Amino acid sequence: MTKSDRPPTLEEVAQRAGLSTGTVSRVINNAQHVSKKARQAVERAIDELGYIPNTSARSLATQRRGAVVLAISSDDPALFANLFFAEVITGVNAVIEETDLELLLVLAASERGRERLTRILQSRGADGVMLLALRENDPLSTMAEDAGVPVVHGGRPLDRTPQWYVDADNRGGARQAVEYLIAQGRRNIGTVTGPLDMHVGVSRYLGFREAMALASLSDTRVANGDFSEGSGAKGMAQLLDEHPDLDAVFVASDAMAAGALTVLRDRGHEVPGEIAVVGFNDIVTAQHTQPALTTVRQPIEALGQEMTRVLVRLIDGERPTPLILPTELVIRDSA
Amino acid sequence: MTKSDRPPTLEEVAQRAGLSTGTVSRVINNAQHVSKKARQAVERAIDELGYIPNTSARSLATQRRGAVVLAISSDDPALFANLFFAEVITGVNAVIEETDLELLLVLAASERGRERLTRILQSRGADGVMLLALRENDPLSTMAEDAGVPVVHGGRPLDRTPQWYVDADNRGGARQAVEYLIAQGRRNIGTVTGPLDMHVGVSRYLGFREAMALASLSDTRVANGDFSEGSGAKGMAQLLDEHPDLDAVFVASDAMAAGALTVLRDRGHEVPGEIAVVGFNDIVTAQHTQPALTTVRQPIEALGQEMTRVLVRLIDGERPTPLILPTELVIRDSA
DNA sequence: TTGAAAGCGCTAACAC
DNA sequence: GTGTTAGCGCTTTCAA
Repeated sequence: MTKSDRPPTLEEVAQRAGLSTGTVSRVINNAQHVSKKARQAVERAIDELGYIPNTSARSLATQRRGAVVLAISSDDPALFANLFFAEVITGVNAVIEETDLELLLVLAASERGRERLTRILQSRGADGVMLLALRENDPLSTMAEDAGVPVVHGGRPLDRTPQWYVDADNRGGARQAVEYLIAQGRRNIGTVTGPLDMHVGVSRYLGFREAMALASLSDTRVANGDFSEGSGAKGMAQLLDEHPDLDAVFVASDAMAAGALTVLRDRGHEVPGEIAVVGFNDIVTAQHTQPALTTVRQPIEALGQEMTRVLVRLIDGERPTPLILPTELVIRDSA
Repeated sequence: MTKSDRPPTLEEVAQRAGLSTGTVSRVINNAQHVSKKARQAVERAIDELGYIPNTSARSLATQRRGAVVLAISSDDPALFANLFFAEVITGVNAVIEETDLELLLVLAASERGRERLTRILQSRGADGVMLLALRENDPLSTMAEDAGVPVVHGGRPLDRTPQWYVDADNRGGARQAVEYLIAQGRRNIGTVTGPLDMHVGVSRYLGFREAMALASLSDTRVANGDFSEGSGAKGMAQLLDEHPDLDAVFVASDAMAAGALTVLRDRGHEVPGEIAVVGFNDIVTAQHTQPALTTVRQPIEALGQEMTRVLVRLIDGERPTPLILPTELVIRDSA
């Protein structure tokens, strides 16, 4: 601890080391053209003084902010209810920790939040942005790109394919789930879809159709949901009413699947004996439903990691490619 | 859109308005001593140019960073599995949105994360910090205070009471839960505690003891857990073995309660008929256990909000008081 | 009420 | 390999 209350400046380090600020700066940013001797002197001064560079000053001088923002644009609290949110952040954080970037979090669901994000990006308050959970025609998507900072999407907006994104293989995962049901001998398979104004909803539905088509089965047993538990219950009831021959159902989210299971139990249908159920996401709850839910696990933490890697590369001026991450079927008791 | 690629500067605004940078700056920070006329001219210039102040430059000049950090220090993934994390952030965000602060997120569980946090605070990279989920003797706690920025704790460390914190009424909640069991006619009540090296674990245990003492009941049916589902199962088994007369159990977390319910089912004990169970936290899963879990709900989002409010006041130079937020018993089927 | 100018702490271009 | 210095964009005295 020095006597001073204010943190030491680079200039003070320079004085202490008996060198110029230029040299000190070079050492800190480990540039070449510094003698071993000078380097050592500077390093000693730095830790004698406990010097830590001032971020604002550096940002001002370099015109890079040293921070990225993770923007979550969702009016859907269910996004949070899943481990989804926390896992993405864990992944993002893991990669961020390897760099010296800071992580800014912006919840951009509200109008206010969107404005804040806009401000931050416009004012070059961040070197890049990761966008999560966009709905159809979300203005955020183009806005971020207009701001001129690199943008990486987690998942894809429905209306356009952004230049850089990382997404789970929703379509493949759905297909895999349905193929599993078929392999178990199910034939009259229905689905409760997610919201069809979201890419993820559509993809999973397409995966269902694909698997059914490949097996030459009818894909007309369909009810629409919105990923919420209630909509799953409603969709299940509808399927049951409209298609009494149903012997299996692919439900596009675990939350909906939980709702579906409740309806099946209430109506006295045995799962999986009579009707098999597969969900999607592998949220914690999936292990605690009755029976435990067979579901498709997404690599959520990996999604966060890869988004961040792509963004970091972008910031470094590279040209990474979009990524699609594989999903995995987790077999439990419900199918 | 101006032709220039780089955002407009304050100086350009000044030129456009035919005024000095000093005046423009005054308008922006709405200081007094600006004529109506000047103010209008500046405002027009600002939105003609689409001017947005540069955060780094402002920080450098004012010596305030305009950002706060939310640091989560936990090696316990269960913290994330609850809605806890997401809800706190939602609360924090709500208050942050009312200010023009930015929110920095730091996961400080790893050594690396801790170092990052230290750097940020030491370098005045943030105007304040909120600390979540500290274990006993967590160095972060004192470190943050040493850095000389305002610190607000979410929950309390065990070893000392920080000057500013916001906590749920864990003790009161536990007492309420146990009193409810007693009111239902239960007498041989046991508890599976949380980790007793955390304030929250101890508080809930004390709440249990308090309620039992007030009713002149024996509080010796105790098993220790660590908030994990597995430890709940183990603790339940232990209680059952050691106290065959058990007729109710207060389990200090829902995750543990889920484990406890599994054991009770496996051993053929009927819940709540034979043994009543109450959990704590009201995580999503609580609605899906068999039977649905009676539990104590914490005001998690409010916790995030209040932490942030306290921090903002601190940054503004006020002296707020610590806060304890009430909990609520949610009665379902397990007790 | 307004203008001028000196920093805030750092980087980077240029000279030596 | 090292020192010097002019900014980066803003705020904030101090004069006028």
